[in-house]
Amino acid sequence: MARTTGSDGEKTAAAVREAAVSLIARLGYEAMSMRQLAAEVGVQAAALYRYFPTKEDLLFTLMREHMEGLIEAWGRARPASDDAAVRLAAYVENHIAFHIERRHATHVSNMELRSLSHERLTHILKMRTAYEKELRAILRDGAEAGRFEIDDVGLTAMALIQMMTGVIVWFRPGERLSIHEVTTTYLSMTMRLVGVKTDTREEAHVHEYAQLRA
Amino acid sequence: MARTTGSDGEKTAAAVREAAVSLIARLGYEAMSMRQLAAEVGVQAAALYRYFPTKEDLLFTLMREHMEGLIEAWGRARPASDDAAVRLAAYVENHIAFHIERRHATHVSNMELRSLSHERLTHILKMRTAYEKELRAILRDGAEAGRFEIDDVGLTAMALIQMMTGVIVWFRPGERLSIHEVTTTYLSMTMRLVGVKTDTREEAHVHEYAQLRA
DNA sequence: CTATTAATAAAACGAACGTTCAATTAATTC
DNA sequence: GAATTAATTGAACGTTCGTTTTATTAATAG
Repeated sequence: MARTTGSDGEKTAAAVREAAVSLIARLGYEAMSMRQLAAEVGVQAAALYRYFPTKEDLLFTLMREHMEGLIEAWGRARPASDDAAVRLAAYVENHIAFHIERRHATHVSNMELRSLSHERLTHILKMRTAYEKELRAILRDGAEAGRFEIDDVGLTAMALIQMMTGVIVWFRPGERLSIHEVTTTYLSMTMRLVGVKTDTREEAHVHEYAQLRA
Repeated sequence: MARTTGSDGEKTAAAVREAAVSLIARLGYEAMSMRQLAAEVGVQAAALYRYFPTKEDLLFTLMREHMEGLIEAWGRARPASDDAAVRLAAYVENHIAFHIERRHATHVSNMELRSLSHERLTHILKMRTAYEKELRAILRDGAEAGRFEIDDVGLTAMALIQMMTGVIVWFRPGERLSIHEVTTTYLSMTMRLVGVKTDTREEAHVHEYAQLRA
């Protein structure tokens, strides 16, 4: 046999990406074989090489697209407000929503970095740094404006990122808590963590904003 | 050749553990070959099987010992105080100190769980759960005693664990911050996160305690 | 000094790996 | 409907993997 009836390059490519994210998240990149991936897609291993020249190219593509998606999502969610608390709330909500929606892809992007070549690792890390820089800017602005109480902006940013991204480790849709409940709780933990000043006029807006997006 | 001059089973076994932790942390369990590990130890691959019957046995042993060490360390560090804030401070300090001291082993224990058999995975997860349960108990006590302000004990515990363990991802000894500075900052972030009540008599003790251990 | 045990080397096993290549068939174009 | 292009198969390549077996040497015990 050769070309199969109804075969379509675009559909196969999409199926490969989807199956790869799921398999790598479950087994790990090194543990997943190209034959396993091919079987999941319903195709022979050789067919995969029509879409991705090497296994590492496949991994890199998945990671790059995930990071691009994250940065793009934040670009759309970023509010114009000059109140750091409003921007922080939006950052937290976008981050949690994005990562919960793409648990598998996040797992891959976070856990398989060591399987990239030095060059490609650098590329992915640059994207990640750019994204995290946005959070540091928010925290710095808030601290300078007296809106937050922060000891160390860099440390606080890392702590918040780890805390938020960690949601994907234990969160399972349809269990005890809804995405909305998780987000609300994480939002309030975040605000306490950065020592946001309460009882001011602006504070009401943050809560309004949170309610609005709920 | 066969047995080499000066060879010693105990020393070799220890060297294998140490090299394995380092190699698995750097390359990943699946990516590390037994031949690579043997070369690092300065021995042939077959010699490894005198100490660990399979590659997975080796991984499991490393993880189990790491978790045992963590639980044991907390057993020694756990204060008798019935003030939840004091106990929380001790938990945070012990957790960060332990994980920074064993960055590689922590990496292995957190990242390579999927390479364990179901049975062994369960065993490790039970140990982990037991350890995390201690934190939840502290948070619950503090919340019930009105010492903390917590929305959801389970969520807060996970958030704190992720935040604290995340230190190993970016912390490098000898860089901008010392272990002590990191711990101090994380301690204050933790206390704010759980909404600890300030300006009480007990609060002074927490700070005293932190200073004492610095 | 001899017998025994501990620790290793050397070689080999079958299986699985990522990848390539040639052949083959489906879809599309003219 | 013939020619071309797109998509895939099936088989094979060389390499590496975890592991086993056997032989060999160092250390130890009697």
